[in-house]
Amino acid sequence: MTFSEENYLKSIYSLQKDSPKGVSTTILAQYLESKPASVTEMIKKLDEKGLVLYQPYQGVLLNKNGELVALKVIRKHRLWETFLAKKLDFSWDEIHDVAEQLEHIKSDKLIKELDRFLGFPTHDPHGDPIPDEQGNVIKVEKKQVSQLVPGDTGTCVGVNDTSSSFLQFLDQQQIKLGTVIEIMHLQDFDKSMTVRIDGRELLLSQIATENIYVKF
Amino acid sequence: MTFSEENYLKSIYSLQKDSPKGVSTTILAQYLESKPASVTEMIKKLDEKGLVLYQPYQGVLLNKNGELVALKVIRKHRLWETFLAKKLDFSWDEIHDVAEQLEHIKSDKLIKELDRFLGFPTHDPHGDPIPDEQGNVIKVEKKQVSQLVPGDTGTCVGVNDTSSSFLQFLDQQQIKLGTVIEIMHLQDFDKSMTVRIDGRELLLSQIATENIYVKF
DNA sequence: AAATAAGTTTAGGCAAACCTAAAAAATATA
DNA sequence: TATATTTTTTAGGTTTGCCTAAACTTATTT
Repeated sequence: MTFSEENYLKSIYSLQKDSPKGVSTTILAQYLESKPASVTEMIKKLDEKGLVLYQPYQGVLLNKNGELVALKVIRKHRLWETFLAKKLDFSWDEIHDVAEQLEHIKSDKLIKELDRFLGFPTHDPHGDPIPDEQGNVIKVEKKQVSQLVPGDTGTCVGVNDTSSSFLQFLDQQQIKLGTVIEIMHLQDFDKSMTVRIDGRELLLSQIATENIYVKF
Repeated sequence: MTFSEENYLKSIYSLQKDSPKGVSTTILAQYLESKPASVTEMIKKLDEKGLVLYQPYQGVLLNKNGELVALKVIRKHRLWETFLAKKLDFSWDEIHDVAEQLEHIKSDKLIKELDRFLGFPTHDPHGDPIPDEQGNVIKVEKKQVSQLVPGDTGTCVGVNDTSSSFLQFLDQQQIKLGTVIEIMHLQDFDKSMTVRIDGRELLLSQIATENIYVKF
């Protein structure tokens, strides 16, 4: 299993939730910052290896095998993220690039010991659940802030966009996991929201409210 | 800088101590489990990049630039080894393969924070000094056990062979860093030595005594 | 239903890093 | 010194993963 193959499987895993009939080569290429032609090549290879279901022109989906591999990579990624945040004082936005590299290290012992060393965490620093060794994932009940209405209150449990610009924005606004967000007002014309956080009032754009998850 | 380039520089660094006039392509190929022809290609590339001095048929040596890069890789390798041994309970022989992968992770912040997290260690679990950020290495006064004579006593500060079979042997014999070794007797015909360790008497072959370093 | 647009695949190339086999240079030996 | 041996390099090939441009499907308009 090469780095590149692992990245493809991980990406398909993320994207197939929104495209349950098949992830298109264009979408996948965009996500991987690659080109559709390159994607076609790779998914043909993954199909031959028995990791994905691929029908020409119909997109690609993981099969059981591929999903298991993807979940193992995701497990490693999230354990490393936890390590970086909890032990090495990385901030939200600095974590991702390094975890992206660390997730490809091959050693069962390493990941088992890291898990133990971190105290068997169930969620990573972005609030996403860490799959167990068998690939089981805990489902979290969560809503986008944009789905709340004035008067509602939620506790931040994760984000969708993990780009460093968005995470930096959250850092600046002191929004992190566990932060309580109360909806004050919905601006009708642009769907922006006035919210209260730790007593401060704050305006969040629609883009922002769609990318913050809360439980309630 | 690719993984492969980093491995070449690191290998040349190790080998040029024993071949100060130039490391031959055959030696380097052997060390890297590769072929002389592949080595020639790569060192030509490293020469063009200004990292090594290469004279056809005369072998290769690092220049200042290449040495600095090599030392940075070695620094990362040894810090990761320390992490695996001290935090993840890896045994002597399990460490190497994983550190070999981790040393190529690219992130200045990562290595700085790891160093801090480990308490700025000066030596790795094999007793080798960890270069600092500027590439300075502490020289250690050390002798092979084979150089001692009956009556001498030394404290284990490192090993030469880092193959897992040798490290497993040391684990079995409970020889580790700091272990005090007293020479009892030298067997003349095969240069094996009877030594005392923690009260136990033990026979070490010449191969073994040449691969254990002690300070005295 | 035909024409156009959008998305996908195929074809042909490129760079990195490896390989084997043949040629060339350096070294050792008679 | 001439010959044989060993070492090194060159030449040509392979695989992986990427690319662009052209050909082909599928979807959308008119």
